Amino acid sequence: MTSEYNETVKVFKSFCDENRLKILEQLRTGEKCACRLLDDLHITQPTLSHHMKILCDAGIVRGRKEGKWVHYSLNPDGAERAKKLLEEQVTLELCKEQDEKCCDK
Amino acid sequence: MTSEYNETVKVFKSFCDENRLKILEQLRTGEKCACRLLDDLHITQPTLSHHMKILCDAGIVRGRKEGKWVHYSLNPDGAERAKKLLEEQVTLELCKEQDEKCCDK
DNA sequence: AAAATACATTGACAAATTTCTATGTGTTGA
DNA sequence: TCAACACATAGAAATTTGTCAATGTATTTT
Repeated sequence: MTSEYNETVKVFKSFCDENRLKILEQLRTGEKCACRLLDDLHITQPTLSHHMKILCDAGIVRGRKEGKWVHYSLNPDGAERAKKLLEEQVTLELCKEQDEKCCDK
Repeated sequence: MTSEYNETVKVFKSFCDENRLKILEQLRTGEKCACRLLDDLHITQPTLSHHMKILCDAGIVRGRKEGKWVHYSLNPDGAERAKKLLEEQVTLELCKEQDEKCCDK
């Protein structure tokens, strides 16, 4: 049922929501706990939790549990993976055979 | 009403749908007209048109009209822009001041 | 000029996503 | 032990997105 594209979709969805972009913006200056992230967003705590799950499942962010807090940070491996996936999507494969045209006038 | 994040969201949404990824896959081997793209997708022509609009509006793909056909191809400028945007989202800003912790136990 | 072709647009519907309130779970502190 | 705190989960409502059938527009062909 899961297509080979699902992994790619999952990664890039991280960057397709304004609140998630704001979260990443916060994390770019270093590790932050959830309650700190929440301060700068106009969303409720469960909504933040939802977005953090998406970011973590995509591998872009990781959480480090410490007592009752969870400290979130950018995951360098996830960043590298995203860059490679993007490269794959937008890079011309000049070596491959070009099929014949269908619209040759 | 339009936030500063909308441009980023628009770009990455290109990569968040299985059919759009399949379209990009086709375009990686070179320019293709819409009817050719349609052959390899199990969607209708209006749906393809919808996806091509999203890809073009994001700058990832461009269309070249020639008679009654439109030939689509990857837009290298769009690819570069996407890479830069991704870099921006996932790169640590180590120079910036770290705020005080909120959860210092 | 009329018919056919290639693609875009419109409007409706279904599925997915975002958001909330309410509640659950685990940890800390009194 | 019990109350407070930090975060997760469940379920519902609203919005967005993907899809199609029907139709419109521009170009080519007959």
